[in-house]
Amino acid sequence: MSMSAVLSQPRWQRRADARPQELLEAALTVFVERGYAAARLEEVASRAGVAKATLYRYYENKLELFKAVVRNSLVSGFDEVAKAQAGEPGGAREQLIRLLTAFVQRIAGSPLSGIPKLVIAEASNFPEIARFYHEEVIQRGRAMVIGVLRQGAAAGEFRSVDADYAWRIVIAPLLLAIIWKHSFQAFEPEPMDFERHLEAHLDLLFNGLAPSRNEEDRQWTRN
Amino acid sequence: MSMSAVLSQPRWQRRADARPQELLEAALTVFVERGYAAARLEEVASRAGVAKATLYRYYENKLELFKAVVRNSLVSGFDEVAKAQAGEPGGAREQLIRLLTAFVQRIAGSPLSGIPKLVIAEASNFPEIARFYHEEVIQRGRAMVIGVLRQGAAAGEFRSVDADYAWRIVIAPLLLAIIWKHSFQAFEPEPMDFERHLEAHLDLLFNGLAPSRNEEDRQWTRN
DNA sequence: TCTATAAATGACCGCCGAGTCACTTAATCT
DNA sequence: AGATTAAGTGACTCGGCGGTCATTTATAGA
Repeated sequence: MSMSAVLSQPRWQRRADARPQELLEAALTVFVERGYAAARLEEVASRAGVAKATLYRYYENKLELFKAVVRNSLVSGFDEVAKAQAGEPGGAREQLIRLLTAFVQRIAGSPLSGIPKLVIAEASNFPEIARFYHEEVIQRGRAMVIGVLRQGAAAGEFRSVDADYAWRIVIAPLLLAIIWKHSFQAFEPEPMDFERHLEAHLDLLFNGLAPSRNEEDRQWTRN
Repeated sequence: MSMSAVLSQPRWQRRADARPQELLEAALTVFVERGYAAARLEEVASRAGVAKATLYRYYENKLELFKAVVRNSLVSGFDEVAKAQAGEPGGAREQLIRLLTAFVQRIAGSPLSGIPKLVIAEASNFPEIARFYHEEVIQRGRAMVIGVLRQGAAAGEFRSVDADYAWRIVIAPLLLAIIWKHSFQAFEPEPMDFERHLEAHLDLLFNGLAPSRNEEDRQWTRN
């Protein structure tokens, strides 16, 4: 009786349709936690509830798995932010605030933040990954920020700056937030407050961009 | 004749005083080229003209070797800059310009820039490395920047800002320059101009920090 | 010249993880 | 039910590297 109950449970199931996605999700976790070189495919497989050899039925090798993970998680997330941005117009200041806030909330504050950090970490060892990230993500972010800067300058809302270099200055604190979270947070007395970090950045940024220094313009505000 | 000439050359020499420094220099190169985990001590030793076991006479293990490398290069460099900084007083603006320029010239433009990138890359796998770097390097940088910000605010030279968070904003573009160089430079049509990058940063930064917006203050200058 | 010593070494160990393969077995088809 | 297929697996190989140790040897000093 109890014997038959035990035997009625198969040792494993065939789920060829669900395996790839489950493996990708497990792989994302492990890659983000350990980095590329230190990620063990044994761990990826076990987190997906599968043996290591099974993983090799779906992905040719470690590098192909990694590429699949990056392609699967990176592009969709970034496009969502870009699409939401296009839907809500407004002044250049509001656009920039919305853009940076969205980034902080959707990426810096989520496990997805592991991706940029991971790409940076492994870029020199795996140039094709860096190239992909540069083409698909960085170029898009660059275009968006430069667009807002030029638009603001044309409207007289911003001072005219060296946009080809300034866009990286605008992005830099966001990247730093990600890096801090993943690399140094554990060693600080209190965790970094992303909200406050972003406010400090916007405060510096807008007071630098503002063409006039009337008292009413001094404080940046969301509305 | 030729035989005795060969035999007269000892198989190796005892150079206990010179070994440590030579090993550190070789180690810096290998760590920067390969990253921490992928750096092979065999290669470090051979570059220093020595066997692997010899390396272990001078450094307890891989981690201690790495710490010694960082102390010997980055930490000592920071202390030098700090000392030079104290020697040349001036306004807070000049101090900050000198500080950031020194960083760009001494680190971003040298192989030393590989160290911060390496630490970021491997922090999660080797927390001891991150902790060490945070204590020995980041704390020094933090203190220097916050010091200048507060001094400038006290002298009325800077606007009063949230220094506990603003210091990271000041540092962020420097970190980004390093990351760019090591991760994405190869995929851009032309290499990033650190000088121009720093100018864009300082332009944004000082116009954000300046308490007044008179025409003469608008342009930041080195003198 | 001889000796003491510590600098230097080659060979080795143990562990780890990517990738492989012969085999098992769940599910499907007839 | 029996045969077929392909999903899944455990056990294995192979190469690499951090770290150790017994031994060799350069060299300073008596």
